[in-house]
Amino acid sequence: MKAAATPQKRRKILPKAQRRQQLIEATIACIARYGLASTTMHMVTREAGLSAGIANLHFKTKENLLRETLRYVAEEYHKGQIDIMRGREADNLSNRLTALLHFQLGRGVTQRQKMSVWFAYYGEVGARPVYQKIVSAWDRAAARELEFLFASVIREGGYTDIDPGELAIGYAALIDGLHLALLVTPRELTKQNAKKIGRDFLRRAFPNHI
Amino acid sequence: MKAAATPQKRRKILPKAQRRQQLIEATIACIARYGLASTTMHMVTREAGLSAGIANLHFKTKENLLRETLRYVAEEYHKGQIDIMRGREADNLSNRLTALLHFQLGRGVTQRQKMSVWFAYYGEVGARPVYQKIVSAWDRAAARELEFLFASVIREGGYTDIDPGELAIGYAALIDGLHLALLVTPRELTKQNAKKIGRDFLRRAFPNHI
DNA sequence: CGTTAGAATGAATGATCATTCATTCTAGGT
DNA sequence: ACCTAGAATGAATGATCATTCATTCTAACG
Repeated sequence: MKAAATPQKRRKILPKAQRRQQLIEATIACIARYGLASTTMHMVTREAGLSAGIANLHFKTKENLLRETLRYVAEEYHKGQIDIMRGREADNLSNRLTALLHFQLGRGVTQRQKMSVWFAYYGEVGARPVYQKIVSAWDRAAARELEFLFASVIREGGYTDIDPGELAIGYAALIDGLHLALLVTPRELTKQNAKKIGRDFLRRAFPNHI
Repeated sequence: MKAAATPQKRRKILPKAQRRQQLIEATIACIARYGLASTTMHMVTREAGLSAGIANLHFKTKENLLRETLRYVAEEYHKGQIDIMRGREADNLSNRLTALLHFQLGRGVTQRQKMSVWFAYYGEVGARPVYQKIVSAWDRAAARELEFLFASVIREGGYTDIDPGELAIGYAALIDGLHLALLVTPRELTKQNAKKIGRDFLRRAFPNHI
């Protein structure tokens, strides 16, 4: 008697772009679960439900796969922010600040999986100039946008003694630090609380807006 | 003719504790230079100028070595903070706040090497519960101390509407975020500027003290 | 329906690494 | 000066991995 027949998955052929996307998502899942250091090509392809050589076929090397995955994650996060800061949904500056905060500390971004991947790459930035370049390019873009938004708020509120560039760096640092706290000491900090802390920061800077 | 005789380093025997210390420092150097992911036992022992098997002799496994290294780094950083917060050198609360800020963003802590190691471990926290436990234990201790310090400042300054616990989390997050920015986008942020941003945060919360 | 370009597979290869342990050497005790 | 416990060495081992490529299979097209 044969062992219960495995359904013998039929081989499926997809457009290159779609396979690449699928592999990148599998990579994210593996990094979150096992860490960047111990994620192997086999783990990634197994997670994607595909055969061993497929990731090399589409990305040539592991190095490439990891780089593209970082690009994807960085773009997703920073584009989300930038879209809100430029967004037309909230023409009111106060609302725009609030929307930004809710995005940065909201369900989508603060998933454990997302934050794990994010910091896994940050952790290697010190040793891998390529990662640094990818991340810092997006960081700069978001920082400029945030500075512009803060400058508008300062003008509108007639606040004095505030440098929008410095405040933007401080706010961005606060958000990153809160993500880290949510990842490392989740028992000490709820997402609700993190939002309140972010909001308090903005309120102290822009009391007439928040 | 023989090749220029290598000085043939004489084998040196040291107390266990001293060797362990030496190996931990070599590990830190390697993690900063090559990243946590690609640091090998051979790199560590070569960095220490010792033979291949020595790290296993003293730490049994690589896993152990990395754990002890994290313990060392975490203790160094958090103890430094805690000492200042409890310290007698600055009986004046304002001075104590300033001293803390200068420690957290000063030469010792913001060396690229130190920050690299720090975030390399943070990056693995999502996947390795052991690291999370080590880091979060120290984090909690420092957070309590900071909350206590802030509570004193609030009492002394008669500030209303500030929760010392929340402010402590916010401040700690800001500092972590600034470290990250110094590591990832050093071109956009000088240490001087980081200190000013930290100081501004404290000034907005405690205007009578800073 | 038959052909075929090229997508997907997975066993095989070779490189890299952590770990072991038989051997060598050191330094403190006698 | 000699002995010896145990610290240090480094070649050898076996495990793990990234990568390759001969082969198999799919689906678009004539």
